[in-house]
Amino acid sequence: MTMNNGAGGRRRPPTIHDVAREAGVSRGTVSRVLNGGHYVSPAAAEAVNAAIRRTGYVVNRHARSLITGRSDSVGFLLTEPQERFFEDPNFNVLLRGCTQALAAHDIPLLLMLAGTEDERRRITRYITAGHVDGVLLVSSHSGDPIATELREAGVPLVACGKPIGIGSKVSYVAADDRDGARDMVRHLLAQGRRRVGVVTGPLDTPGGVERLAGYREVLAEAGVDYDESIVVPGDYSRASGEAGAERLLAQAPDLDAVFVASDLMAQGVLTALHRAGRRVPEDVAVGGFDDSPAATAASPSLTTIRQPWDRISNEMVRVLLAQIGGEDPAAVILPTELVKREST
Amino acid sequence: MTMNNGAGGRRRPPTIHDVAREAGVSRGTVSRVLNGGHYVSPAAAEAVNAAIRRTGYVVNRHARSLITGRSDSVGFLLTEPQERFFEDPNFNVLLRGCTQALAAHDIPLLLMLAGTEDERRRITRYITAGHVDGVLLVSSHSGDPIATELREAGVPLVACGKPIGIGSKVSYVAADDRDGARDMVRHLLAQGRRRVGVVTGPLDTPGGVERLAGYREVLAEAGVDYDESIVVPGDYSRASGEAGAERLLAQAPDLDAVFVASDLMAQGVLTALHRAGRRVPEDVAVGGFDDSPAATAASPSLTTIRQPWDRISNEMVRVLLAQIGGEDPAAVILPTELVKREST
DNA sequence: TTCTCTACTGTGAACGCTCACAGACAGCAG
DNA sequence: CTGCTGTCTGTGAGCGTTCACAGTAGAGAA
Repeated sequence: MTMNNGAGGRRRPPTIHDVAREAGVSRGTVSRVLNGGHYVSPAAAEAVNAAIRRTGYVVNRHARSLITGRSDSVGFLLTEPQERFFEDPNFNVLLRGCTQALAAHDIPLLLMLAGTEDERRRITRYITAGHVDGVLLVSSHSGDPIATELREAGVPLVACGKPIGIGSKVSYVAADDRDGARDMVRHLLAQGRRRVGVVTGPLDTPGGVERLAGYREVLAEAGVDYDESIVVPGDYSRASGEAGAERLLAQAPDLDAVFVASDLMAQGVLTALHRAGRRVPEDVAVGGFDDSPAATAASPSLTTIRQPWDRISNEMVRVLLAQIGGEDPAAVILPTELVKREST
Repeated sequence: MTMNNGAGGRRRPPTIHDVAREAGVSRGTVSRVLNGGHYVSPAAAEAVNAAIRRTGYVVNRHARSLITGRSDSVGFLLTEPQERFFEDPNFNVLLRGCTQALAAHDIPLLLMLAGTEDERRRITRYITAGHVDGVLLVSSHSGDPIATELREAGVPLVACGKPIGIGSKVSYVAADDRDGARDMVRHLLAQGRRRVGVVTGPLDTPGGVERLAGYREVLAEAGVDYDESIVVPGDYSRASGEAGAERLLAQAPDLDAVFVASDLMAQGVLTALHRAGRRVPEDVAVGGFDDSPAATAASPSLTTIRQPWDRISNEMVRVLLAQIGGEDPAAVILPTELVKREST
């Protein structure tokens, strides 16, 4: 075990040549052992592995990339208002999950933030120049110009959430928003609620649209009339939830439940209901979406829909690697889960 | 403007050779233009730049790295309980700030999470193999074995926050915790408070130690006795703040102020005080630390100490790049700011 | 024996860049 | 004219890999 990297300055690391000499074989054989080990005799493989251990050899990825044309790294690209993402705990789970899933394949993740137009340009150049093999894209209003650009350049790309208004041929992984919404509204109806208002998400995002669609479907299937006056728009912010609840109460004093398209908004709804003197869940049941920390922190704690963020990140990585490997783009929809708490 | 990367598959990008031919000069001249442009005639430089623009040339970093030995990338290394960091909005600001500061130098950031022992080993190998030029380290209990290991391998390293129990020769950037604590306690005393309890941070972290030290200093300078019974330990969690406040009330019913070493804990303190029927700030003033969103969200909103996270990230990058450039390790301490809100 | 097939191994040539060196040319002094 | 400096330019070598190819050895078939 003579890791020849003594304390102090940085030594030149051992090369494949050193390993070959140490193991008494040629560079080619070492290279074969490194890449799968096909057509290598067991004896040679063992000698090489021992030599690698002895020398502390680590492959020089630059040299490898130079010849293979692959970079063996992927970019995690975040466009748009980054504040929103960085404040979102789910986003953090996603970033962490992707990093770990990639690490399992020994692939580093490069964090790329395209805030300004300048950054956007630099990043596009960087990516299309082949410095990453693929891109994990997180973008709020999808159909982002950068996505189109990358797709046209033939860069493997997987989006988080269904991209809207973009050609079909882009991979994405998303939670089943519609089904989650269905579960929640069914749950509310099952509790005997009949006058169920909605505070929607932004309707220019697939999530917002789908969650509303799920609500309408369940109402239809239960034979409850769809009343547009108790469907009010929100933007996922707490304030918009508060305002939305006030509008709902004004429109329908007999309101007995609210389906809110995000937990953050649901917090606002709770505040407004409390102020109006309505008890939750006795008078009005409240269902959220996301299962964010806000859901447990709220009082009463929120019944909500959990999105499988750990699975989403794993799937994004899986689909991206498959696409880098030459497979066709794919869409993956993952099931959500109803988490029952105090608010319903 | 013939960017020869048509829609569809990925073309082989233009090389320095293509640019040289296009500009009517040699590879060497193009290379010189790319790297500072010394010893290049204005005419040649112009021709090269035009050719670069025309061909859409982007340097192949792998080829460059292969020969220079630099990777022109840095790692952002997170050890330890990652949950805590990813939940911490300040950490997110830090990550974002570092990414952007590096982007300005055209240096990609590689996100590295050393959770398990396995990951730790892989990452260490990756770094010491020279795949990054330096490391930005975020670690809660500093004096991390990985830090020592990297330092011994001679890898440029900048820690966020003062490392504890590690040799002197490691760079770090930190907020002036002690001075922040001093400001807060002075502020409390200035409001006529005399019986000031503390909920400390973890005392195995420099932050926890320094904030407590600041408290003691101001007490001493104001001639107020240090009473150990109203100094209770916390771990930055909300729950520990709540428990801490209860202990304080039990020890000192005449408590008229609490200095809490984090906003999250301060939220817990507010809850406990409310339950005990103490009004804030009338009966008891509460001072937090961090200026996290929790501070504004709390009711009453928290007076707190703001740490200059944007400056911290910039400084970390600056110091790291300097160190990569050959300069000696450096310590940077940045001033904090008292943010006055409703709780005092 | 000889030929073929399979399993394995070594070797040169790239990949795209930078770096050291050498050469060219101009200006100026001796 | 020669020599020297300084600015500018081109050229070959080489960074550490992988890949294609050639070659060897042994097993089995003809």
